[in-house]
Amino acid sequence: MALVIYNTLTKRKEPFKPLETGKVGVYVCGVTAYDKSHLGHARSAINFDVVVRYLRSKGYSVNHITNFTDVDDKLIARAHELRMDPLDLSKQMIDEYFSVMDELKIRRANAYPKASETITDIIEMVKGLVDKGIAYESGGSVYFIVGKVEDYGKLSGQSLDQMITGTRKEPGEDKRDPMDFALWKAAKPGEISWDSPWGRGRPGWHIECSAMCLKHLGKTIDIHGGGTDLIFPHHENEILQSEAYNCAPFVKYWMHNGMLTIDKEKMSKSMKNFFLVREVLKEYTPQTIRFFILNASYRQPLDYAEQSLEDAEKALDKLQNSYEGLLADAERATGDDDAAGISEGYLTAFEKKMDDDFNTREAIAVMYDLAREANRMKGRDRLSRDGVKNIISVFDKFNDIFDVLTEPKTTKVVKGGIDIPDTVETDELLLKSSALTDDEVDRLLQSRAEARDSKDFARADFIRQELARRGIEIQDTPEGAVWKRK
RNA sequence: GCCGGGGUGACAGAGAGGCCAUGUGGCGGACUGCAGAUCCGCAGACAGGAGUUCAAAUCUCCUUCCCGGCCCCA
Repeated sequence: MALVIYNTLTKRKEPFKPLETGKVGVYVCGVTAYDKSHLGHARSAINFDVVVRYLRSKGYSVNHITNFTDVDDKLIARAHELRMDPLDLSKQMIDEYFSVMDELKIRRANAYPKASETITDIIEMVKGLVDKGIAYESGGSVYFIVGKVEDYGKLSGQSLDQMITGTRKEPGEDKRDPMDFALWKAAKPGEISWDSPWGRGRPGWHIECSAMCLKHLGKTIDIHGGGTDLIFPHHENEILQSEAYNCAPFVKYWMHNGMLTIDKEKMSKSMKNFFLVREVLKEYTPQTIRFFILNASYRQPLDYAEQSLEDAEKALDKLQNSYEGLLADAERATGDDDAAGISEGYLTAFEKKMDDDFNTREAIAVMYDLAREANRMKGRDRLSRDGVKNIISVFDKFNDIFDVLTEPKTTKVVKGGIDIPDTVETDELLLKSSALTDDEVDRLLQSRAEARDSKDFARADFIRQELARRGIEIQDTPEGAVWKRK
């Protein structure tokens, strides 16, 4: 089995072969830290989290770098509005970013370089480009000469001629050609700036990624990721700068995640149609959000709707139930099938789907098949303890990458009709206002079982209802009532 | 205008030449005091039109509609 990755550069799925055997350098464009993250940012983070986790599960040593843009027009403007130091604002937003992304179980990257901390490397690179004659200084700014590149537009398919004729460009500050873009911007009065050979100034947007890639991952990197909205011009320009400076191919595999949309329109700050991750987390669990994102192809747009999250919640429950059922059976199954072949088969099927350009949707479909198979065997008491454990190990492998299943809070089975509980005491328990202990729940359930045995269903239902009010969910099974805390 | 990506059953969303997607929902059945969970079965689809092929949701062409990018953006 071999992993294939869809490469935006070639518009094809290609077998994945890192430059250096066993090692993978991954750079994913991060956010501009001027505001709180919305669900679109979370989508990108979750998608690439899974990419990195899967690569690691295949034994690759992954060096994952994600940047923060903390020097930028919008950020400066926002800081000015709030009368804050721009770096304090970005610091605050970065803390906020980590806070929500940690909740979403995003594994931390190996490093999170910031533009403000990469200035020396950026200046070095800009200087190099000027020396090579592919960039020029003008009015304290430095611009990249797009016209000097002969294979322009290899990532986005844009052609220079088209763009020149197709778009009218502002004459531009000090640009010689409207197509040229800024590597270094001269500081305006009062703006955050650094000393450079061209006077006080700050980096342009695209150059930071080029500098960071070189610094952390080398001249050529294996995987560069980001949203499809960054393909042009951001990633196109990164290619120009890096390849001109390094004289080496910049990126082997370009991966782009599709946009999160609302009513088919891109979620974005400027459209004001966004949902903050923090807000969504109040309504749905991290697992539900991850499942919603991963239950779709990372390359396509995905439409956000309350209903979709509700659906994801329900759909995920099915896997969670199956998983919990297996965990509960791990020490008490009595069948004789060790399910070795079945487990192996599903694991292989799962990996095969993931190997196909991280097809999480199909991988989930495999898990549903496994869940049904497991439920069926369990229902007929066919599985041995090893069998249960073998199947659990497939779920665990899946969960190492998807991180959507949780350990059940408590799952207990209470056999009914053994002891005659003291009814008075039971009623007291039902009136108790504080949380019930496990023992108390057990006692209530025994009382309920007693009531059921004597066909006093009104009382049985009353107890169930009272438990539900306290967040305890029960299910009757042939072995007795199973309960857990919600 | 140019460059991309799409239009799949009630809904969400895979698949990319022949084989079952999957989940929710619907219908029928099993289990059950009820509920829930679970299992078995059923119905229902590939925007429209031409073409290639023994075979097309999947390839080609045309039409049409939608979305993204071309200032910032995951």
